Amino acid sequence: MAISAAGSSRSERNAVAAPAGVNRPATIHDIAAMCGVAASTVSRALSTPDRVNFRTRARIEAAAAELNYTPNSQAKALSSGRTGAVGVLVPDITNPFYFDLIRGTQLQLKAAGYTQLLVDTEESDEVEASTMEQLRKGADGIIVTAPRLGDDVLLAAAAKMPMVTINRDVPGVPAVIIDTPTATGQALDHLVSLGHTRVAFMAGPLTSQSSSRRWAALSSAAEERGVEVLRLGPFAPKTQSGAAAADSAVHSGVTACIAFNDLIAIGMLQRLRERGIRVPEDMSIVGCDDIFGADFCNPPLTTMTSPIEQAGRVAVSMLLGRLNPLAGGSNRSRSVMPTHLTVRGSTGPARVV
Amino acid sequence: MAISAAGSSRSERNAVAAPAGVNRPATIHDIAAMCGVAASTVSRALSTPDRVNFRTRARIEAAAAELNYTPNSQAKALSSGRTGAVGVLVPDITNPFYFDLIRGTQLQLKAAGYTQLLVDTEESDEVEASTMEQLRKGADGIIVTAPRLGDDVLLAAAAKMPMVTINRDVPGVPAVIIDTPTATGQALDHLVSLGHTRVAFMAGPLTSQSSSRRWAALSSAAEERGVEVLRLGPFAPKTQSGAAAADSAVHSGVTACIAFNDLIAIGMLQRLRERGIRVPEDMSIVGCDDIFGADFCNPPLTTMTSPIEQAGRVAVSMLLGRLNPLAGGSNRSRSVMPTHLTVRGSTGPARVV
DNA sequence: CACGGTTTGGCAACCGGTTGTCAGAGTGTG
DNA sequence: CACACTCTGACAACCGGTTGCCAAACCGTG
Repeated sequence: MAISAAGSSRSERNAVAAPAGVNRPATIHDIAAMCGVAASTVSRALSTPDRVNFRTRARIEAAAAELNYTPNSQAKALSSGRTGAVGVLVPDITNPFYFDLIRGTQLQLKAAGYTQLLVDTEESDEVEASTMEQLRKGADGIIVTAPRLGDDVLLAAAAKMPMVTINRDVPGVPAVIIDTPTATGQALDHLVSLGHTRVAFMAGPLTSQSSSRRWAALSSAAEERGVEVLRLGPFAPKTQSGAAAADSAVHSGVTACIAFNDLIAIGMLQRLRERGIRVPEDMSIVGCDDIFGADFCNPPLTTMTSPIEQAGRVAVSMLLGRLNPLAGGSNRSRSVMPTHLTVRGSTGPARVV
Repeated sequence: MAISAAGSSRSERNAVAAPAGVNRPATIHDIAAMCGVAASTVSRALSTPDRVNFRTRARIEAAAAELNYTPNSQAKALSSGRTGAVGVLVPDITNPFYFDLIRGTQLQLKAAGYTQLLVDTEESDEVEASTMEQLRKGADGIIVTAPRLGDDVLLAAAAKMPMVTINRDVPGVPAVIIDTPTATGQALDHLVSLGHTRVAFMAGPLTSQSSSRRWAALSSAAEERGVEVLRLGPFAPKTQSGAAAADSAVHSGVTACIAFNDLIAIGMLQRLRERGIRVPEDMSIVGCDDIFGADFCNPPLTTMTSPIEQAGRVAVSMLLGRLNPLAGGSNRSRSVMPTHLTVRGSTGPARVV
């Protein structure tokens, strides 16, 4: 047998390559040398255990443990084509809405042995597009949240690599949809029952599909109930926009507002307070998402609670289901997450005019 | 010349490899074939432009543009040893403190052409350790925030790969320190000037070095000023812990509290409100960090404002300075970020007993 | 004992780049 | 015109794995 020869030549090379005691990470070649087998056998022992003999595998596993071996993910990715990473694109990391989403994806990805590549696209469609192109090689799949890009671009991108969108309903592209439109109806009922007859919708960005969907749901619900709704905005989804939103709501003369999201709603609360307009006595405010802070702002915000973290997990599950079709897993290409209205202190009976 | 021969053989292989029109991403070999040069020449043209002739380079660049070439980062990493990625370890993604930090690192890394690998260690030292080991190959460097691991472990890890810590002062390990101890003195002055003589410190986790440093600063400042401070806790850095913190503060009979961080402080505000204890009339509360939400909670929180996002950027700069020593850049191994007290509504004159 | 089938392990090509080395071409000088 | 020197590009090894294919070894059976 050529065991000793192979072993010694390997260790010689090793000694020469790392003479200064710089214990560089072990490779399968080191293990192979130590066990007197070929590198390919080591590879198989670790990735296709059934392929090698029970005794050989044990020896290899022992050696691997001793050398504290960790596979080099770059090399693995290069040769196998799978990177073990999933890209997650969010428009704004500092938006609390995405915190929970990110945590959801992170947890689920880690559980499945994947790495999360988080990218903040800074609300820019260009960054979005270039990132997606870049990730095409760097990741096995991608999860994009409420992107700026058009349906056609998204569809084309989905054809090139596994993709799941969140809150973006494009036919042919797997999606997780947070069903705020339904909760919007609940919110309107809530306001109507409190005596409000004129309600404003503080719209999000024009390009936001979520905003359009909510407005559509709201206006049709309003029609059914015979109340008047008007659309104000657009407003950027940040607390700072709340000031302008509040002023425009006051000017419009409504007694209640449904904001595109909690950030705008919270900003409105601050502005209304500055102007001495009481919430909910003079004006009722409803937010959307129930983000961090919605429960402790002043007054606590009535809002539509979304299962955000869960949405992140579902998105990951859907994506992984596509990546590994064999592993079973529901192969649904669309998942709707229910939401509900959480009533807190920012809504109350309509002011008697 | 063998140009035509090489060219045709290449394109043949190419045609065979991708017959079904599956336009897989272009490689340097495709470019080489198209230009009739060797792959190595393409590599040099793109990474060491001076190394190839002006005209050849132009041809190659044109071909690369036409084929929409993007280098495969895995392959690049494998052969060059540099991954172009930096790991960022945070204990809890959903803690708003880290949002700003993450955004800071993300922005600075992207500007330098690096990718951010974000990992939530879930407040666990084991996850921290294993992640660091894993990242040793997957990243060029690592930024760890207020880790659980001991000084010795950190020092050992720092010897193995470039590392910068945030809010963790270990000799020999580059660090960005947010100087809350100084602001703690300011906070105490503020409270003392309002007539408070007994103040509680709501401590963070026992293993948190930040918490220890703050307590040390606070107790020595208290001694100088002749006021009494007591330490309560430890409390987990979450709003939920605020309830216990509030109750223990009330029980201790102090008139003012300085919390380890804003999450605890905000949780205390909620609990005190539930119990009918007025802030600041009956109890003053000071937070720490000035996170998202500190300005709109009820009442708005007096807190120590930290330049969190900036800290993230500085950490990245320090790390990159180590990775590319040639590029100049300050080679400091320790950076202290100033903080200041932001007075809002949660602090007021001491209750007259 | 011969034969077919199944394990089991090795060889070598390959993933897509980087980089050391070398040879041929081109340039300038004595 | 010969020689030294620089510029330019090709060749091939290498990074650390994966995987198709083949051959040796081993098995049981007729």
